[in-house]
Amino acid sequence: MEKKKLKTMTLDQMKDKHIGKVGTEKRDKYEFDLQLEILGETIKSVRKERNLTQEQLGSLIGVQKSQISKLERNTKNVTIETILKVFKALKTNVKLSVQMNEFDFEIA
Amino acid sequence: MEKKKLKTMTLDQMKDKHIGKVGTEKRDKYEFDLQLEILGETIKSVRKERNLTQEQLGSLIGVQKSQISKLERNTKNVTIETILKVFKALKTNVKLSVQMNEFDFEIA
DNA sequence: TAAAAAGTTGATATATATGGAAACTTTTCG
DNA sequence: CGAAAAGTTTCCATATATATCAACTTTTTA
Repeated sequence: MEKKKLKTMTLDQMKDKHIGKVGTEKRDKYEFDLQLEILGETIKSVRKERNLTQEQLGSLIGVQKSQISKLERNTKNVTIETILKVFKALKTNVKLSVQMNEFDFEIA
Repeated sequence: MEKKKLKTMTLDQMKDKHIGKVGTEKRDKYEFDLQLEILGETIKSVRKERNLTQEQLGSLIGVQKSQISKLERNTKNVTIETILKVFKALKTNVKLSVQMNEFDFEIA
C-alpha cells in the first residue's frame, strides 16, 4: 500500500472529469443488482475515473494487466475476495444489500 | 422451482416473527459492507426467516445440507454465482453498491 | 430422556477461478 | 502515418471453490 514517490492527482485533472463540483461535494456512486456482467463494467468505469490503466491497477493489486482485462470483460465468474481486492485498490467502498421480497415463500 | 404440494407460510407463522406489521408493510432488509464473515450469517438469517432448514434450502438449489452449512459458516471464499444462486432460492434480492471515497487517489 | 431432526465436520473428487507469459489487436498521439 | 501505449486473447499452471458422502455433534420434541 505504501509507495515512495506519490503523485497526487491534481485538481485540474479532476475538473476535467467532474465539472463544477469539487472534493467531498461530488461522490460517484454506482448501485446495481448483483450481476456478473455489470460488475466488470463497474470495475472498468471506476478505474477510468481513477485515471488508471489496467497495468497500473494491476500493479496495485499485484497482478498482470491481462488479469484486470479479464475481470473487466468477465469471461469468468468472480470470487468475493477478488472483488474486495480490486475495489480496495481503487479506494472504493463496496456494500451489499439484501432485500427479502415478500412473505409468499413456499416450500414443497 | 415448481413443486407439486405447496405449503404457503401461514400468517400466524409470520406474526411470530414480525410482530404487528403485516405483508408488504414489513420488508426485511440487510445492508452491510461486503465481507465474507457477514455474508454467511446473512444467508443463515434469511434462511431462518424463510423458515427453511439447511436441507430444504439445499434441495431448492440442488446441493446437500452440508454445503449450505459450509456457506453459512463460510470456511471458504465464495463466488458471485453462488451468492446469486442462494439468494435467488431464498427469493431475496441482492444489490451491490459501489461508492468512491475521495479524490485523493494517488499512484506511485 | 430417548429418538428424530437439524446442523457440523473431515476426507475426497472435480470444476473452475486466479494468474503469468507472450503474441496479438486497438487506441492514442507525436 | 508510424510508433508507443493500452487493452485483449490464448495457452497454460496452480490454487481453491463447489460438492458429495458419511460419520459425528447439537438441538428439538414427543
